[in-house]
Amino acid sequence: MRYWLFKSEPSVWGWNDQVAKGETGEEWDGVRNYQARNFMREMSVGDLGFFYHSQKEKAVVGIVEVCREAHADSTTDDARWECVGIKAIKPLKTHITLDDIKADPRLAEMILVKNSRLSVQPVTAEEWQIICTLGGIA
DNA sequence: GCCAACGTTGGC
DNA sequence: GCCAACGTTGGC
Repeated sequence: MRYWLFKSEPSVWGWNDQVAKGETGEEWDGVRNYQARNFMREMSVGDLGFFYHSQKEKAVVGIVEVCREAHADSTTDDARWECVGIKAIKPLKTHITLDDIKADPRLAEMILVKNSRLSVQPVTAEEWQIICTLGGIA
């Protein structure tokens, strides 16, 4: 079991959109970055991820689960790009903002802080636990 | 809305 | 294979 973080602009695709998809989940398509794609290839069904709102809110808002492994991204003919399927599991009771993360020295090494532009990234088990605790769902 | 950081593209 | 130019992202 591994942990991940998925970033999205809520104005394009937000947590509420994800929740609306229910058990069916949604293709995490449109990723055009090799690092992000490579992480998606490492994902397994059942892996968990944080759903992060970029731009205005800048906060982890919920938990998702990988429900389909990496496969061709249907939004492009370019065979290089792949996507996974994810479904919403539950929201955080307390949203954990980027400021909260930066304020906690245990989270200072997160990719979210170090490389803010990477849209799909791994999260360590320790970071996962800390954020779940702070988020009120541990 | 601006700008810095980063990744990708394409000419050489 | 290098590097300059360009486009995009996301924090501020």
